[in-house]
Amino acid sequence: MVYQQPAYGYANVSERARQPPALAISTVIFALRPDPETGRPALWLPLVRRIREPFLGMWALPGGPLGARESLQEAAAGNLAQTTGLTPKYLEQLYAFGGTDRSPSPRVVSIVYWALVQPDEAALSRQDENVRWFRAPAVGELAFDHNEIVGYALWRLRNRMEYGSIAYAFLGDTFTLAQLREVYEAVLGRELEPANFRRQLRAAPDIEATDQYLQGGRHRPPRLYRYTGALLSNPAARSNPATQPNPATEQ
Amino acid sequence: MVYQQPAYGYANVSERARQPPALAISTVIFALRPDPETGRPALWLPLVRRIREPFLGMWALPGGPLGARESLQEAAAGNLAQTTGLTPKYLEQLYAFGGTDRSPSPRVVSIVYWALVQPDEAALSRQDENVRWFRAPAVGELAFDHNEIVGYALWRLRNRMEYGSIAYAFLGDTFTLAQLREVYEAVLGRELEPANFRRQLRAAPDIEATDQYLQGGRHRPPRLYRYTGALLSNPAARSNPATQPNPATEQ
DNA sequence: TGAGTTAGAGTCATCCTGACTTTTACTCTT
DNA sequence: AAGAGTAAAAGTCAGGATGACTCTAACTCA
Repeated sequence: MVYQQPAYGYANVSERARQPPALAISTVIFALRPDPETGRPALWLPLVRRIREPFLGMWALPGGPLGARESLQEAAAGNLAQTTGLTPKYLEQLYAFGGTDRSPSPRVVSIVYWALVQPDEAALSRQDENVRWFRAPAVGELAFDHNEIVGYALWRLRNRMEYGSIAYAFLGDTFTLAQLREVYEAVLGRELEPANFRRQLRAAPDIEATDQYLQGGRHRPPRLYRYTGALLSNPAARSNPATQPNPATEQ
Repeated sequence: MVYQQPAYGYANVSERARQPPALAISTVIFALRPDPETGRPALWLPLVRRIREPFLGMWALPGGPLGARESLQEAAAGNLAQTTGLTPKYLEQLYAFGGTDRSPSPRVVSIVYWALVQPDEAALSRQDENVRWFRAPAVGELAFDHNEIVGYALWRLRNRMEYGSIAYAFLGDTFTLAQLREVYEAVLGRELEPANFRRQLRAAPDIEATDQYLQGGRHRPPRLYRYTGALLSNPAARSNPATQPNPATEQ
C-alpha cells in the first residue's frame, strides 16, 4: 500500500528493510510417557530453559537459527539433536509465526516444526537443569508466544490423529493393538471401544500381523503388529495431483 | 552437528550466518472461472511475469518482501492487492519453502499463502502483459520451485474441500445448491450426485435457506442459501483444545 | 486348580452413503 | 394455450460402516 514496487522481486528484500527479520527454527516435540497419577500413557513435551535475554530463565521450545547449508527440515532435526538429544521418527512443518510483536526488538519469524518420538527414545533424552519434560497441556507460562504455538500443535496433533497414519510414530517397530489404542486414547483424550478399534484396524490396509506375541503379561498374550505404510506428508512426499487422471472425463 | 551452540539463542542468528537467508511472501490464488471448452466452472490462478533476474520473463507466483510493520498475513494480503488487484475472501498460510537450492545465490526462504476469490472479484482483477490467468493445473514451466508449490496448493485445496467449509469462499453471499455443487466438482475433478449432495448439505449445521429464489433460468427456480459459519482456520482462529471438556469423564 | 485379566471373535440395531426414481415448477416452442 | 424440455427438490432402497454389547480363548498368579 505504501511501496512503489515492481510486480515481483526477491532481490529487493534487503534494499528496503533496514533490519530484515531474523529467521528461527523451533520444534514442538511430543512423546507418550506414563501419567504419574494414573500410570497410563499420556502426552509429554520437552522444553528448554532460556539462558539469555529476553525471557531469561523461562521455559521455551527448543530451537535455533537456520544454518546456511541446511534446509528447514534439516535445521529442525539438527537443532533437536543438539538441544534434547532426540532423533524423532516423525518431523513435519507446523506453521510459520511472524507477528510483529512476538519478540522484543529484533523481529523474529519462527518456522515451527512438530515431532513425535517413541517412548524408549524419549527416555534416553537428556534431562538436566535446562531441559525438562512437561505434561501437556499443562506447561506453565512460556517465553515468547510459545504457549500459543504449543496449543496449536496439540490441535494439529489431534486433528491428524483422526484421519491419519500418525499414531505409529509414537510406537516402536512392532506393537500390540492395545498399545496402539492407548496412543489414540492419550492423544484424543477419550476412551475407545477395544472391540470396535480392533475391527477397524483389521480393515486398514497397511497394518500387518506378525506371528509374534508379547509375553510377560498376566493374561492372554497379545499378537504383535507392524505398520507398513508411509509416515510423512511433506509437500515433496505427497502424491502428485497434477499427474492424476481426471475422473470426470473417464467412462 | 558442527556448531558448538548454546541451547537456545535467537540472538545468535546473525553471528553465524554471514548472509542470512532472505524472507519472501508469495501467494497461490485460486478462482473459479468457466472452462473455455465445456463452459463449466474450472480452477484458474493468476501469475505474474518476472521483470528481473533470475528467471526474467518467466511466470511466477505473485509475491514480495515482508514489510517491517506487517504480519505475515498482512504482507500476503497487501502484496496481493498490489500485484493483482485482488482482495481475497479466504487467505491462509500454506507452507514455508526453504530448500537451499531453490533460488540461485542469495538464499530465499518463502512463506507461501493460498487464497480463494469469488468469480466476480476475479473478473475485476488486473490483466495485462505481466499478469495473466492460467487454467490449473496446466500452468507451464514456472520460475523457481513454483511448479512444486502450485502442485502442493492444489493438493491442499482438494484435501480441505473434503472436510472443510472452504467451498463458500469461492461464492458470493448467497448461492444455489447447484452452484455449490459445481464448486465441489471443479475442485475435486469429479461429478457428484445432485440428490445426495442436497441431502448432505441439508444436514450441515451452518448452511441456511433464505426465502429467495434465483429467477431467470429455463427451469424451476432454485432456492438461494447462505453460509453462516466461519471460514478461516488460522492458529489464532481455531477452537482452543486445552479448554475443551474431556468426553471420557462426562456422563 | 480356580480366580482374575485381557485378547480376540461375534452379534445386532442404527446411521450414513451411493444409486436411482418420482414429483414439482418453471421456460421455451409450436 | 398446450405440450415438450429442464432442472429443483423430495423420496426410496440396498449395502457398508459404526457404536454398544456379549461370549469365548489363553495366559498368570494365588
